Amino acid sequence: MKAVELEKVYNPSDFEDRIYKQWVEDGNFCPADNDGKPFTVVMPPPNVTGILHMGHALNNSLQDIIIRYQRMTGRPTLWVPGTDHAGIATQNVVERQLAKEGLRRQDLGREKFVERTWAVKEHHHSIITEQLRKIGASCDWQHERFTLDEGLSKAVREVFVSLYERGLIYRGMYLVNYCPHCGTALADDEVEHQEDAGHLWEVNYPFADGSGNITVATTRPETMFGDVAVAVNPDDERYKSIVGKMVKLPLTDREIPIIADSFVGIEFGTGMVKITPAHDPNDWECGKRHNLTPINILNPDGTLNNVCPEKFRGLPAEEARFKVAEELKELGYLKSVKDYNHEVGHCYRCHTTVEPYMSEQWFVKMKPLAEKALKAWRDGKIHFYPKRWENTYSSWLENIRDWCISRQLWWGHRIPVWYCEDCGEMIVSRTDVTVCPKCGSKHLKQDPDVLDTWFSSWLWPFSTLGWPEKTPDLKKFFPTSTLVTGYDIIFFWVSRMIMASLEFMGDVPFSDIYITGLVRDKLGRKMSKSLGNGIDPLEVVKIYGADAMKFTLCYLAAQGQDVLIDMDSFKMGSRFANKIWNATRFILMNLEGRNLVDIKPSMLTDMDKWILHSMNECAKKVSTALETYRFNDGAQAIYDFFWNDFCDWYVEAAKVSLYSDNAEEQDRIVSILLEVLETSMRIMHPFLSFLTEEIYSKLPNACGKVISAHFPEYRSDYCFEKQAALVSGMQEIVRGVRNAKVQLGIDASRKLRITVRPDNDELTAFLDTHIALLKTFLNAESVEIDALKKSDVSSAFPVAGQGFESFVFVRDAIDVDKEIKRLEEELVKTQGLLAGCDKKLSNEQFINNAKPEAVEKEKDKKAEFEEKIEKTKNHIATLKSF
RNA sequence: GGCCGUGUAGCUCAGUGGGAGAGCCCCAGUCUUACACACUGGUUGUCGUAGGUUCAAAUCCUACCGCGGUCACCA
Repeated sequence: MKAVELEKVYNPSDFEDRIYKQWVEDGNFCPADNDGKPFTVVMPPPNVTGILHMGHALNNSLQDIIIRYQRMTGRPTLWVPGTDHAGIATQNVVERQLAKEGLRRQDLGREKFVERTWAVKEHHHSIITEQLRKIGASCDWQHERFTLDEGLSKAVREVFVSLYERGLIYRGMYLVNYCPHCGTALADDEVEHQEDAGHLWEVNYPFADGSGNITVATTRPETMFGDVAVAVNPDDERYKSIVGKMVKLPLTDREIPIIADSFVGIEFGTGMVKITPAHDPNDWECGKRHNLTPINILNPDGTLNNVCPEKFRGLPAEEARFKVAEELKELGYLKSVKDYNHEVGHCYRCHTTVEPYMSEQWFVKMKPLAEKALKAWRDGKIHFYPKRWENTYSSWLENIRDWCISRQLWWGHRIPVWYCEDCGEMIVSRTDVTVCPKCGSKHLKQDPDVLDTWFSSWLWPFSTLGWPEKTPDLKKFFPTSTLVTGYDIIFFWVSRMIMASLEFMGDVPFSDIYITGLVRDKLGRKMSKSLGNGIDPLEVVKIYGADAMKFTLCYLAAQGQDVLIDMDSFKMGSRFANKIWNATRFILMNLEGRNLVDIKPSMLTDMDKWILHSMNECAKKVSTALETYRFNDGAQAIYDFFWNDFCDWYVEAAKVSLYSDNAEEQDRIVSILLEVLETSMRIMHPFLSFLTEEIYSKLPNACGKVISAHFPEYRSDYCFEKQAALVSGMQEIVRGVRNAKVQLGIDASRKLRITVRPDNDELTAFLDTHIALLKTFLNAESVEIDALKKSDVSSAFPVAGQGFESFVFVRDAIDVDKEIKRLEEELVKTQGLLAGCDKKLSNEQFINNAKPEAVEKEKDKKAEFEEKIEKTKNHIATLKSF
């Protein structure tokens, strides 16, 4: 056989792009056409507002690992990629662009604006998909979807109309969260609360009959123009007598009543609250209880409207606040003002302070949907990894409120509702309406609002598969298997997908939800543009390669824990990839002139059996790890196996055979090396996809591509526990002697005579057949196995270990005092451990209560320590006699 | 304030009831014909604090402290 050349240096950029292209061309990402149980993952669609960051890289790396593993088990495996139109966020991006040109969206008009937004979408979309290709995501591009695609839009309409028909969607005038900057209503969970420094003003409201005044406390004096009452607690003795009286509202000519409502806290402030139903949720509820008509004082842009005195009109609320307070002060109504920190809602997209704002909006009645979602969870149909997120999920569903789904935006799914301008009829329809069904008028106007982005995202697991059509894809790949996402969108997205699926598909959208941690910098801070501490995934790919990135992230991603990284972190994956590359190069170099032979059980040495055993265990660990979402365990298993066992011990051992004169032995060892290498590529492919594919193409014993090869299943004929124990015994001998040489200050290159005295027959037999190997590992002049303890070792330096003793013959005078000291320290330590054992074993409670295995183990330990103490004592004596 | 997470080697973290681990860092040595992105050997710990359960606790329970997250608020 001719040797296969591998480039001397591992350079991922040489082959990653080429291999990705080939995978796509060969249709390797398309689901296999067989009757196996399908495995489906829908990618959380990135927003087309920007490009992918490290969090996306982590998320998609983990999905890719699962997908590749499942694909290799032979199941029809589908990973659906796609992007989200991200209503508010994308519209904001475009509006910012316009602002730079001195334009507002109104200047363009709806049609032109939407056109321009599509261009932004196309731009980011092409970058995002290119990024996914660069990191090696093995998603099926033929199934790529966008939330504004025709099919998905159809699904949105179907869901809207169906829910309306089922009485689960309604329209009405309510107090909603309103972002003056984005100019739209928001859902409750789109509001982020943060503590802001504010003030608490105490304002005097005079009685209408002139009999003095009362004092209310407020953080927002400007809303007083919307006051319709002042409330006190009915149990507040101080104020019982004044309930029902009228007070004069300062700065206006209105009079408002004093009412009693139990929501007012007696202790807080003055115990009196001004009631402004149109601008505060509590007041809204209170107003409804008392049949008070709300007064709206704001324009949609957050400025004060015509209801307010002229001098305040047009001022932004915050500005008006201080002007009003100033005016109150001048007129003697302001009693006091003090600093006060309080929680204020902010828009999750632009961080502007959100105003409670009265307006007509569309809502989804959530309780009936939430109950189904809770039941599905209670019935064990969905599982979160880590499990703790189930609390978050259930407590949110238990306290769910109706979902405001209308947005006063232009970018998104237009609400499928038309109003007849002649008869006022409202038509909710799956198809566009041009004629009023009631009066026949053609003067119809579609609702100008669009739907919340999440109203399309929550259909993602089935809308991407063709719903509402009954497509073969839908039949085959729904419900999907696993969802991998971040905890920040459990409310927005995960729970809503579950609700929508149960409602429209009658089943959960996925059974497993893996919640990833956050990617942070080494200081534990979130990566963000403003901090400038982000790491660009493409930069990592450029420097270290996609495999190094994926492997490193996976290795660091303990279940659901945050991942702290910097650019250097990826060296880890890079070093490992380099190691694999070089090990391969070494093996391929040794193929020159060799003939591959079939591997038969009869030709396996104990060393061979050991490495096959270790590899077999590794495959099992990886399978288990990936099936239970223990990604780091899987990464660690392949790292330990390939580097520590295969490279450090087996390949080193194989050199004895490779450099021998025995052609038959050389053929045999090369064949086994290749066998292990080929299988290792299959085990490692989910984690190091490009590298393993590149190597696989060079292996003479591999056929096809590793991406479509079978993941190694556990083989009982590769289970060699006994050999594993023997090799570990040998490793201990080797480490002991190597250590002794260093301790004694002996030059590593110096070859010495070594005698080994194993304590048991099996180890003796093993070592007898591996003398040449021991010589190599120990770099010894000669190795003698002296089980019968006949050799004279009185002049040799002793090394103690479990199950053996070794003796290193050193003729030179050596400084043994240091070694004696070390041994004595070790003796004390071992004696301490033995004392611990004795204490346990003499404890009746332990003997009676502990598991029998634990007692047995303790006895074994005791014997072991006793043996070690005995040996160490002997060795100290020997050294002292030098 | 409720709920959740977290506190283990200098750093980043694994480890869910029986002799404290990995990677990086550090120290000493080696360019040994795959790899110096390597090899060999070594050092490093009141497992946050205090109690409790148990024959046995880094691991389970309680309280407290530190850090982080999240939900909800009384103007």
